[in-house]
Amino acid sequence: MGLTKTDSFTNKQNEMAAVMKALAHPARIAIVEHLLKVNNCVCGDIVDVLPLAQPTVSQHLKELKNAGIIKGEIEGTSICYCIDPDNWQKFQKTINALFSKYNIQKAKCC
Amino acid sequence: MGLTKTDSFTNKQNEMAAVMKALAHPARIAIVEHLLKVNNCVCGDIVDVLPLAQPTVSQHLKELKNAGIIKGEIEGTSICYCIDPDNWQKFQKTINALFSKYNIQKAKCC
DNA sequence: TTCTTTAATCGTAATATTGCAATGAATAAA
DNA sequence: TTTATTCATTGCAATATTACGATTAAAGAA
Repeated sequence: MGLTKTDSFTNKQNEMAAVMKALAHPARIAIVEHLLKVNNCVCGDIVDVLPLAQPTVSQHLKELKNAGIIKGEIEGTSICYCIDPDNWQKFQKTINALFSKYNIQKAKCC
Repeated sequence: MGLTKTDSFTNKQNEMAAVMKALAHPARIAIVEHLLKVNNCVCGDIVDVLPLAQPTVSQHLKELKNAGIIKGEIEGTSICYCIDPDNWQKFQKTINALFSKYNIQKAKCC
């Protein structure tokens, strides 16, 4: 069906999956990495850095924005994108909470 | 096109995206959480825990296995799945490397 | 052997994603 | 005003994902 049964899972599980999904594409990883590297806000030259057409990049930016990972502000004729500080730290904690649940001592695997 | 231009990105970016993609579904998050909770290996009762039909769960397990997140061993008539210890720690480091790149002091956002 | 159990695979339908050319909206420059 | 510039949106084609019924394969029990 191509339609996820979100109703059947908890909010946390759906939120976690949503963040992962937003980062589940090399172009979006590349965008985030670039924004992290430039550190202060950067405008639409993200398009120049990526090997994709402008509409495609715009689409990826939209998905990252919808997920709350980045935010953008109008600056004259161009738009300034940057990592959303609060959400970035929140997501880091969420993901770390999952990964750190692993107890390598107790976990006697097959 | 629905076809990701993987060639245009680095191996690291593609690998990172692949791990994220494997966890980009609430059912797969739920599977991982369950395996983390049970700690030692657990067999096909994952199907009982999830609100999905057996073939669907099997499909999700396959994707997690392909991504290297879990591994399975035949145990009589049933199969025992568990988190892959080495990869789990590797993925944690990879993701942490991305998230910790953020310098909240330097990052003067819009 | 036959029957049961467990889980993968096949086949299919519905929906989502990816990518881009073309277009549109908004501001700046001439 | 007209013309660029910058970026979002639209519309479309190609491919991927999600879900499940039906079937299959493998191992154990009867």
